[in-house]
Amino acid sequence: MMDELSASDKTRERLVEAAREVFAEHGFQGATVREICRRADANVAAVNYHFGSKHGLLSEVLNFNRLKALQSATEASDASPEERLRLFIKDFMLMLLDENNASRQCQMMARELADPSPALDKIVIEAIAPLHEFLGRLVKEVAGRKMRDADVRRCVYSILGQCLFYRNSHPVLQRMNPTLHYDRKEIEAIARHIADFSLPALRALK
Amino acid sequence: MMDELSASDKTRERLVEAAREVFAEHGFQGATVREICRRADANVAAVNYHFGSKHGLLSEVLNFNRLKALQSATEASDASPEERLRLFIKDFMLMLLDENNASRQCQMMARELADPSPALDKIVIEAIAPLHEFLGRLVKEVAGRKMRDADVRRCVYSILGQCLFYRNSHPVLQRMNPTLHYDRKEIEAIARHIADFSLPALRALK
DNA sequence: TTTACTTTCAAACAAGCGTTTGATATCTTG
DNA sequence: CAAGATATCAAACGCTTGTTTGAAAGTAAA
Repeated sequence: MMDELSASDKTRERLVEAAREVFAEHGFQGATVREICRRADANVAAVNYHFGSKHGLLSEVLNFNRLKALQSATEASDASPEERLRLFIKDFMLMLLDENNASRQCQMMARELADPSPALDKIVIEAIAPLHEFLGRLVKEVAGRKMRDADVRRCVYSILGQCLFYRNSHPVLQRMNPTLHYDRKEIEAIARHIADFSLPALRALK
Repeated sequence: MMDELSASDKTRERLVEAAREVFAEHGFQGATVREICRRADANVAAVNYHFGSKHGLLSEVLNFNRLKALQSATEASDASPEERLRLFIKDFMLMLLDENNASRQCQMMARELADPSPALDKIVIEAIAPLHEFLGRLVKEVAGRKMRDADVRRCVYSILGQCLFYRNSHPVLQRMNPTLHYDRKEIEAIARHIADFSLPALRALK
């Protein structure tokens, strides 16, 4: 009947949003319920009331709609395989490096990799495995010939590894180059580099 | 006069060795002093007595001799640039993925990247920055022509990103392929793939 | 053996953690 | 409005953390 959120729903929303921030910044272990509640302007007990536990909040926070949408968009395109790979890498990097974005799932995923929490299983099944399969199909299309599964997998790793490096190693890159800043132009240049680096390798397979 | 270690020195040694293990497994934040002392068969107070604090123990544990030795060995070789890059990637991956190795620094470095502790500055200055410079020189040699600094840097990132992916994403890869195991043959195959993937990209620059 | 110094130890400390509680406030509904 | 369900709150709980303490044990030299 009512489109507006109840007071309770608003608190839930604020908690989820704050949790996204804090989990992304400090990881699951490093994040504290108190910090999340402080940012959400809620009581310490709110997390347990609305989500049962800190873990419950985590799995509420995890959703991969944007990542899935990105794959669908790429698959729907009728561009050449090479162009689709370029497009995917660009959008993926924009998602990964967007600094003040609404979807911080990727930062959280990156954190999970380094320090898996019980939520990692869900992440792998729902987001990462499909992503790998999607990229595997794309790689095979670009290569344009039969490939051994292990080789397809390794090419996927090579592409993903390049992309994730910029996120995983951000603290280090920042220290080596303090003026480092990812604006849209920079991100697109990075994406272009990764595509330019990867495509010759895939073409060499032919 | 005496070559043997005093009782105190032995305790120090055991603490350092245990700390390497625990820091590598759980990261700095996740590791607990009690766990380290338990594995070292020492009292909880031992860490603070011998190293002042948990952070003191961390910086005692960090040394990068093996990583440095690896760079020197590569630079001393008189093989072709391409061969030297292949060699470096192989040795680097052997170091990264060696499962029961004595040098767990790399695991710790990988953890630092995801969740920087105050020791990260030391790691960057002493190990990572020199590594990037070393790889930058190698990339320029392989490319064999003038390159813009930004492009050199990105190629270094592409190579390192591929290598580090196998370590950083290990928990995920393990979940997607439970039988995954890095023996020497597998590691060498991975290294070969990374070189085969990267060299066409670098040659394409010519 | 006595003396001075170093190292170990069990115990405790203060602080922070996730979570629970029971009272209070705020809504919703009859 | 009144009654019942729902949401918020300050406070506390039980536990773990890194660190400190002061006594006990060990070591080395005179």
